[in-house]
Amino acid sequence: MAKEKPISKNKLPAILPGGKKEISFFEQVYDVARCIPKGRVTSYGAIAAFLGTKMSARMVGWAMNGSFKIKPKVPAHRVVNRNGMLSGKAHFSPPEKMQQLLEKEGITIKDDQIINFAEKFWDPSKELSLDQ
DNA sequence: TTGTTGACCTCTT
DNA sequence: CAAGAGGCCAACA
Repeated sequence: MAKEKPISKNKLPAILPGGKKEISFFEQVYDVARCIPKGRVTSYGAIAAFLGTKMSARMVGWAMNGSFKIKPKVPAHRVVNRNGMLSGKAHFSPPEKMQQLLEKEGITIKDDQIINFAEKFWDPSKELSLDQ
């Protein structure tokens, strides 16, 4: 009973069947990512830290990998690494889509790096409330 | 089934 | 100051 069943067969890493209140690490990542305001960006570590552990930053990126097949679509393009660099750009289709989306939102990017990253940075632990 | 990889981050040497 | 290794959780072979 206390054993979750992997839904890898359905290609759904985190989206559990309706009625499931147990939020997985992935779902939390998707939830936070969807809360990212337009024109803002965040980092994997920030989301990971918001979830509790900063070391799970890798999982955040991994979760983003499935953000394309989940609904609603997760703005993975607004999530970058700690350096403000579009590390996951290569995983977009096309890769330049990520930069274009960010630029369209008013974010300046140079050399796959976000300019004024500190200003565009959006901290979930500050903007987002744990009560919600 | 176990082992390795992965859009990362932080600490230690 | 720079480079290397460790660590998290989940999916894939």
